Amino acid sequence: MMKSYPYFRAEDLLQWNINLRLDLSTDFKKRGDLFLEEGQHCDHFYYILKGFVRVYYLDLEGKEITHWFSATDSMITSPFSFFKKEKNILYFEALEDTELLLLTHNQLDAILSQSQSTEKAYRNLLAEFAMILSRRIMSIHTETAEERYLKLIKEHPLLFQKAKLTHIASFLGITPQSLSRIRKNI
Amino acid sequence: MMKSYPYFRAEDLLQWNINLRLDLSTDFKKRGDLFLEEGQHCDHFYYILKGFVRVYYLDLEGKEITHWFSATDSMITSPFSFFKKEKNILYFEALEDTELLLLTHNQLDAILSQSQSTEKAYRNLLAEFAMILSRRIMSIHTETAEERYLKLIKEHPLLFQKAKLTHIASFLGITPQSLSRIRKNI
DNA sequence: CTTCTTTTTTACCATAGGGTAATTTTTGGC
DNA sequence: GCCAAAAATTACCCTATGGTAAAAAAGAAG
Repeated sequence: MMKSYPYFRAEDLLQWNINLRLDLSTDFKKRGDLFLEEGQHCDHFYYILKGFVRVYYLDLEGKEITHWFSATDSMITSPFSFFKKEKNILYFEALEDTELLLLTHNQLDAILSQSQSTEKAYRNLLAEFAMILSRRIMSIHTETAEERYLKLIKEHPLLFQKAKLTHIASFLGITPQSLSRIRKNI
Repeated sequence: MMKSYPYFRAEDLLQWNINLRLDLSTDFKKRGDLFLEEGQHCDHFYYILKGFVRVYYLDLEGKEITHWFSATDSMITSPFSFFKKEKNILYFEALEDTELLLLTHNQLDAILSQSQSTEKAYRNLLAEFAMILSRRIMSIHTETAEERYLKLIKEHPLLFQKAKLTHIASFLGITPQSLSRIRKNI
């Protein structure tokens, strides 16, 4: 999370954009903008050229649960919607001014079928993503909320400058009150 | 989990094995056999031709935490070890007699670079895996242990014939005692 | 600077699930 | 079928975290 995938680089994408005449579009979002909402089909794989994005969804009571944070040079999409055409449940919110490169399914396919190195980078990105999610499940199953919080501060200190504690609490799977209590005890 | 990935098929692998003279090896495991242990480097991507496998690791107190179950026609590996050469922490245990097809990194690469359709299936497998993990994190963050248990029974009833309740408890992130209490209340 | 809104903290009680230990049930080997 | 070992259940008390509500602090807008 919040990690750049060093092998899937903006410059390569932009090069392929020219070579293959893909006509990739870019988009700018202001801090606070939502650029994907529940029910909207997610037509793009987004490359974050610059910025910071929070991915969240709503639980049954309508509370926002932060699922993910994505920073400059990482990629996001709503996998259920983008890959499987299922109903999208994710919201994408720019937590700071954000510059995006948009790839449609066809454009992504075009790049991946043209460039073996990009294709490998993409596979690497998917595998890396799965490993991060695996680690997160392991962390939930073996560590207390306090341990997960301390690890998050250590590994992603910048996150705390960009996201609200409420966002971080739900990302950690606890309430803001619990996070506050944990912070007090340190 | 416990899901076959319909696009990555044994027959295709076996065909490529012949066409590319890969010399893929197979292996048979008896019920109860461990075929990967912590500290052993995981040299293979395993295709389960037939059988049922539990993937687990040990927490700090040495308790087994079930991370995953894999059934016939699915694939498993220890991603940290296989992809990133990090120390392996996973154990693979055959919960019933199991027949495996073993792919080394080179063999996998050979297949993926020769066959565009297999390569797409592989990408699909990785994406699918990430989606299942995402769903699992969402489930942990929005549902009680009881709800997760009921969902598991509903979606994977066969699992309960093959795995012990202890395995299922740690897979759900609770103790066997809690699982027992939950089962009693239903 | 002041006011309004949002975020964070605090406090208090409630509860889901954990830890220990003992008991019962099931399983597997002979 | 009998016995030992493993698995599952039960019971007890304990703790981390949740829920509600209110107060305090921080941030945004005029």
